[in-house]
Amino acid sequence: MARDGTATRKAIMDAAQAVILETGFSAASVDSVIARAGITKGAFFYHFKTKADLALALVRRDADADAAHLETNLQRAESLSRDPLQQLLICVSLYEEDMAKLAAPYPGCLYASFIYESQLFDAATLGVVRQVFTHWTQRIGGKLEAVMRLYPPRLPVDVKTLAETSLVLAEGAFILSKVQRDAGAVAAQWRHYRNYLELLFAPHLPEPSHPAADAAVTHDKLDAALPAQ
Amino acid sequence: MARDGTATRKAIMDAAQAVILETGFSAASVDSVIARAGITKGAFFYHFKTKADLALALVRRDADADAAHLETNLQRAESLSRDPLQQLLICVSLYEEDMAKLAAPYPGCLYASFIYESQLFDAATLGVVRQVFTHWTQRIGGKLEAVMRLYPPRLPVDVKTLAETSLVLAEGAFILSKVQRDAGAVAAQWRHYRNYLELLFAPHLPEPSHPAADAAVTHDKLDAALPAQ
DNA sequence: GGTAACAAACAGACTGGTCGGTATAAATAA
DNA sequence: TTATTTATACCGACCAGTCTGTTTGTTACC
Repeated sequence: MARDGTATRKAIMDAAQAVILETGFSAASVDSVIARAGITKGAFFYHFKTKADLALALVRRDADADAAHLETNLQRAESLSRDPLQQLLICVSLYEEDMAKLAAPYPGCLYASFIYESQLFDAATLGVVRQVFTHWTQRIGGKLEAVMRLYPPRLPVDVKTLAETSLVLAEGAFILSKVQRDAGAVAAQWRHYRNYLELLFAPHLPEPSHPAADAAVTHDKLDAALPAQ
Repeated sequence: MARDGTATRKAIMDAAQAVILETGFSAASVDSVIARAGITKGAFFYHFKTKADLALALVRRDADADAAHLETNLQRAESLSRDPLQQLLICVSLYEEDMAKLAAPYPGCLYASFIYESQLFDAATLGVVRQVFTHWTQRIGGKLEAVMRLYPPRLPVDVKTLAETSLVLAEGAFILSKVQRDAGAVAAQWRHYRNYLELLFAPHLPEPSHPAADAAVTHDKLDAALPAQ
């Protein structure tokens, strides 16, 4: 090859990702992307056949990165403990740490951005998003099943949706962090997920020393029944 | 007034909301909106000065509806129990029921849609989104504080982020339901929020009868320490 | 008839995408 | 070593179509 185009290609993708997370895919015009990347239209359409082709490349790159990230954190957790519950809690804490590092450009997720413009994308691009989600859910869900074999949950829970909760909290926290312009929101929600798992499965919990508990329990007995759940 | 335009105005807003949730705001062209609403461009720009004006009207309408919805569910919960914890749990369950009713057009949230195109909107429109979020957080947070005065949490939690978790789960669940094309995902995540609150605050929990607990605890002791949390 | 509610044609800016041409570097040939 | 070919990497003007918004005109109701 004559010159190395990989740097240009990466510059285009980085610029595109930034613009897309600010304005969405439609409003991220090719002109705005090339302006940000500091290249020209010719270079853009040399590297990407169409704008849709760029979308597919972007979502694939993120999918690969996220899968690798998950594997890294899971392996680290597995090397730190032999107990499945501890592994899962550690893994969640690792994500909490990773998210705490995120800074100023309030974090966002390409998957969410694309999903809220889903009619604009072809089946292949949306399929990548679905794959990432199912892969994540199955990976966490597998760990959860190992946990449940050792520790019966304090409340009946569905493994699949409980695994999905981690995804859901992450996606929701990205939105919250953008609304509040506070990158710390993501880490805070991971911590709540860790709490939830601990409360569900940890064999020994501190019985809270509740001062007004008796009164509260009395209330409880006085109250009308809960609506059918 | 000569003719009643409120029906047309509502038709425009309904059509716009539907198109926006499918394609995003940029791609929701005025032409596509008026086609869906069955009217013409003249009618559109009679009712809305600009497209941005429509965005503001839409987000305001949703904000009002959501605030009213929250007030309805809170009041129902307060009428069903005198205990703050029960009120909160009931309120969450009411939302779970409401979300279970949602059907085919996989639910979505205008706030999230707008936030992922935030550069396209003026401060007023984004301000409405922020207001909804802070109002929701404060309303739930207030209840949570009442709960915490009666029931010490089993794990140390931050009231603000715990209140935000409800918002975060809702927003994240919308995304998940769109990815999976399963409207039931939203209700499932509300249920987990209820579980979390119950495990955190409920004075009496079933101590799980864990068969392999001893072995697990032994593992626990063998394991390397958790990374600094 | 006066005004609110709409229709339809139009304008100008911007869109994704094309295309002829250029620059650079490696491979080949003299 | 040097000249020539060849393929990759990139440029920027341009096209057809779409975008929001305007303008002018028509309809329906008090």
